[in-house]
Amino acid sequence: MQPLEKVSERPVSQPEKNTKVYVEIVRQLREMIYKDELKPGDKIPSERELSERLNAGRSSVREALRALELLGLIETRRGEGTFIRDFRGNQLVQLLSTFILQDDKAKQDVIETKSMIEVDCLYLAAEKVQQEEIERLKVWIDEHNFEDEEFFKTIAELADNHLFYRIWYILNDYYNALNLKVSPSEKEDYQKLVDSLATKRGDLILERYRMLRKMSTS
Amino acid sequence: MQPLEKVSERPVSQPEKNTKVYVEIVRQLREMIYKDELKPGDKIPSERELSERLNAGRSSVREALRALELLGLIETRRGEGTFIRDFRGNQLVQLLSTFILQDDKAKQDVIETKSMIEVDCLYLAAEKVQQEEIERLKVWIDEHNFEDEEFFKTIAELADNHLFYRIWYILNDYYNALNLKVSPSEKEDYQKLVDSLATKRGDLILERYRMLRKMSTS
DNA sequence: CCTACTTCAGTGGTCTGACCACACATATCC
DNA sequence: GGATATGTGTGGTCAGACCACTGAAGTAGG
Repeated sequence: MQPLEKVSERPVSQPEKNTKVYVEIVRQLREMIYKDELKPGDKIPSERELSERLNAGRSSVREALRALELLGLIETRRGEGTFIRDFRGNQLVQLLSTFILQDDKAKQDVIETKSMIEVDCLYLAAEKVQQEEIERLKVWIDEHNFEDEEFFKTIAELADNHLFYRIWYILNDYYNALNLKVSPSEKEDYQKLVDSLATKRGDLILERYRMLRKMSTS
Repeated sequence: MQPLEKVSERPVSQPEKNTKVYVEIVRQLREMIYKDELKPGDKIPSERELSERLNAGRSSVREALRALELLGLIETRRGEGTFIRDFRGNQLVQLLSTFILQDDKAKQDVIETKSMIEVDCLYLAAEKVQQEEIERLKVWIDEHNFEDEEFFKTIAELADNHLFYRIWYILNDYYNALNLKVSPSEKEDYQKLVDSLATKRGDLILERYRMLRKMSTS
């Protein structure tokens, strides 16, 4: 034990900022995750240890952790610990949408944006995908009954762009939260769309996408 | 009662067991806001009052409030109170991406994504913009020395889609953070690009954009 | 009467310490 | 060896104590 000196201890290491402690802790956590290269599933230090290491009260640490939990970035299991979470939309979008999206314009924006992001993902997938993967995808379409979002999730993955994937994922959650769930189209339309990827022709892909979505070809 | 509830994993039938207090408080708050028709700027009850009314500890109330604050849904002012925030925007992407975006490939993804988002914005702008605004933009190009990002910020605004605007804005921030600042192109190229908007021809816009960015026309 | 100042109640911000419920590893017992 | 107790560590929650700050009520001075 250390001698209990009562030196003037500043909360956390931060030069006289107005930033709240819990925000600072969020920042530190992000840094920690980055520096230690923590991946989804990894464990982060316990609340008590963080409280000590960051020189803050446990309640402040908890405020930060709870916020991150609600964001879906971490996961806590009583008796075990706190873990980095594999990102998923979780309740967050649900939460936000019930709070936010009464606005009709916002709703329209979601629809519009999702559609365009999907096309972007299709373009990227067309550039990057191997013929072999296209074949596999076609077989998958044939052999499974799937939701529309499963298909585009696959496309977003094939696009091999983490940012686009995240963006699409979020938009899709919004979509669902708005009760705009897309009903699956005909398998034939999916097949045609996938075929168009092989051609790597942007205009054709766009046309097939619009066909699938039954949009006008404006 | 509440037709909004979609219910995923919390059968409200037995609210005791598996629900953390702070999550329940978030739920109650949402309900309260909905029932009392609270709008941005309105004040919500103090932490102590909530703690009493909801029969929970103040720290639990705070965990809920801090989470909502980090989400940008509420705003707290010491000595004054807690207020509903004007959150028409979607800072979701912002929050998540500041946390995510760490790996090496991320840099390449940013470049790729920004480029495609810009094209999307151009398409949208082309659809929505008035001839008069195009003229004004052309004059502006002529009469000002501007940064590339100023130009595309304008385009993103003209696209009239808040989501795209946010996404572009964030990507641009990352771009700068990664020292990838785009040097302004020739005014002539901007002019040609803007001209292409008037035609509303996607292929032409894309071509002009690639010319501006000196990308191959693959 | 009207300013200018003081006071005070209310609010968020933070910390501490105390329990509880639970998970897991260890030691113990049969 | 396998089943069972036990111990330690973890998150979950609460209560209470200060602090810093705001705004309004109250007060003193002009």
